[in-house]
Amino acid sequence: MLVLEPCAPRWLLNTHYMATIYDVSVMAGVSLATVSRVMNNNTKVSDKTKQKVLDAMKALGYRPNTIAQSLASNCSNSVGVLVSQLDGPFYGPMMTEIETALRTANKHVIIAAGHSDEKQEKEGVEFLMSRGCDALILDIEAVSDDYLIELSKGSTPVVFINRYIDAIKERCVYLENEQGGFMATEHILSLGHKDIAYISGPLFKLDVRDRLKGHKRALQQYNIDFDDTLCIESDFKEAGGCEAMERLLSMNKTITAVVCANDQMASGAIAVCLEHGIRVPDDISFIGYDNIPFPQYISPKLSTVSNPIHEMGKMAARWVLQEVYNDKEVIVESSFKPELFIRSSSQAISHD
Amino acid sequence: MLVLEPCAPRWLLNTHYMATIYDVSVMAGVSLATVSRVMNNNTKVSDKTKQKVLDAMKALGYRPNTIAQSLASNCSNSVGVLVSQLDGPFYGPMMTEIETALRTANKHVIIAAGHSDEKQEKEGVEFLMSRGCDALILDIEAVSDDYLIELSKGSTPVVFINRYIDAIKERCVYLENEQGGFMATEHILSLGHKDIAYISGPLFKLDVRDRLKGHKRALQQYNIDFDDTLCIESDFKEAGGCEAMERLLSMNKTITAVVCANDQMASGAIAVCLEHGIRVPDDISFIGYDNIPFPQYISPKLSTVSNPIHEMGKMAARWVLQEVYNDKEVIVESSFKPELFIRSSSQAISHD
DNA sequence: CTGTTAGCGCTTTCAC
DNA sequence: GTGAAAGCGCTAACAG
Repeated sequence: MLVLEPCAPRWLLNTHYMATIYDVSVMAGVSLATVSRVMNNNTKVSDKTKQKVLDAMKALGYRPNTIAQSLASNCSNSVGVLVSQLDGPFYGPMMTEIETALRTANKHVIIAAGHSDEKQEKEGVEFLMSRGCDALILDIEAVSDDYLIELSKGSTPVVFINRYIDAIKERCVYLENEQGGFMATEHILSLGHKDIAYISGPLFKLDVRDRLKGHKRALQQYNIDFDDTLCIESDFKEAGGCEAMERLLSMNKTITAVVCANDQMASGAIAVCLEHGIRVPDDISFIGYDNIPFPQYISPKLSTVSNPIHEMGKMAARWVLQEVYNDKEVIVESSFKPELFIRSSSQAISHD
Repeated sequence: MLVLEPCAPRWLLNTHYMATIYDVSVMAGVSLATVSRVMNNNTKVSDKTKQKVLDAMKALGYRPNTIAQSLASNCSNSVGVLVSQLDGPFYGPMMTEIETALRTANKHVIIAAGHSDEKQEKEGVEFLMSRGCDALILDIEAVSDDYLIELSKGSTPVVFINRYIDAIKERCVYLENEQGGFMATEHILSLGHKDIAYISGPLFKLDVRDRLKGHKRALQQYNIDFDDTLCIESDFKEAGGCEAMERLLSMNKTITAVVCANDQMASGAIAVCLEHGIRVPDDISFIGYDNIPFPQYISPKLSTVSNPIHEMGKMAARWVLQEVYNDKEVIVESSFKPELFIRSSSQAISHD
């Protein structure tokens, strides 16, 4: 654990000498402290002195050594991001926003993946902490609420994406999944459907249970019984959606609409229907969840409910900027509302 | 540029005191140097002493301060990864491999995005260098070959993904795009198609030109003239594919197959056809490029040519491990061969 | 406004 | 084998 790999001493490869604050101070004829001051411009330095220093910096091609800055200031200017998966349609858009927000503030982001596994998620946290991150942005699901509550008492500020824990709600950036689940099913119901199947994600995840809860609430509101046999737990992936749809089809029950807990499973399920000669949406209507880009460009275009994961990434980054780096300008919102996108995979039930 | 934001002193928030090497040395009754030695186990330390140190470390919950290690050793144990886009179907899988390979070796990855813009790409490089990265992995496209050649002469080792530059080919990890382009079109031609359209990516990119070159070579081999009007330059995105297909359709020319320079455009193009009532592959066959996951799960399943971007990410990480961190165990390969995946979007031409 | 000085936590000669 | 001591490059009191 503590053993380090050998590592090529960089100076061996160095072709350019890296000027230090000392070189600058000598060239400018001032003290080290003054050079430091103009870099950090937190104390007043006379314009003349400042200019001398700036000139010397330019002449020497001076670049501050961020490692030394970190050690001296006890602030690494880095924030760790730990997510479940680095691939898939979510991480990218979220990361884009985080990176942009943070780099603008001259912070850098260190990443790690938890692979939805408790041990790996904890290791990821440890890893990022030992790397001296000033703050952590976590989008993980396998660790317990208690672990995260404990974590947030530690010295490193932490913010959570896609997770709501009441005891630390001020650190949570999340989507109102129950409401989204309700909206999706409500849309289907408003179209006159009554025989509705549901393809769920892994039920150990809170967001999955919330979406399902919303689904049931909508059903109830339309006085339709929830049919447990028509509810399949799957894995959020395309192939899982295929499988689930095959099972649904093999039951030989009447189904006029399928509500899916995410777009990937919906896409798989639709593909299966089309292969079976079942028309979408003429025979079966579909609605997904998440509004990922891809299914907007297949035929039929997938109706869905939005999951503004990129916005949530941006918010988490802002939270860090505000809480850790004392940036006053940012506005932080924690709760996000889903939005319905009606496209062509869902239509009013036909009575032939 | 040199100005830093203010930053919360971490000790203000500290609830737990962080043990240092000094505390360990006192507790173990040895010197600082000895503690350092057992951490790095590069010098012999007697088993008894080592055990005392290890015990003290455990008792104190000691974690090395990586920042201090970096400053003292002039090695940050971090590698910078600069890519064009953080979102999209490529970055994720590539990143997964890089992160896994590097974290196993206890290195961390710092990321940045270049957004296919020369200025931003250069800034990204600067940013990562100033962050003290031991090495850089670059998957960028807007900067010139000369810039990269110059860069690779610098003190920070650099490796390039998805780019072939002859002068520095030992630092390039790339796909044989011409060959892939050839294979895609060859497959279509072998199916008897003669009226073939081509939807290309942005021609300023080398890989795009190579794919097109392969396309033309295949055509030539089958003695079919390349019809320039049937070749549309697009943007590698789904919507771009839609647009290109609309244009193709509006020409009212006979087209029995469309070769697309990537899967995203192919998906968009197929969706357009289906909306127009054109059957795929019965009326028009399609083949894509890249073999991204999603189009494998839509109907019809997309035939394509593989782009093992994740493998290339892994290789780049290994290159770094080998060249920078002196890891001898790894094997580095630089050139990757595309593979044909025949699915259901392409079929033999029908003569009715 | 500017200089002096003491660290930040760790690595690494150089002696013993 | 082990310890003493000199930095790594920078920040941040404290004086003046």
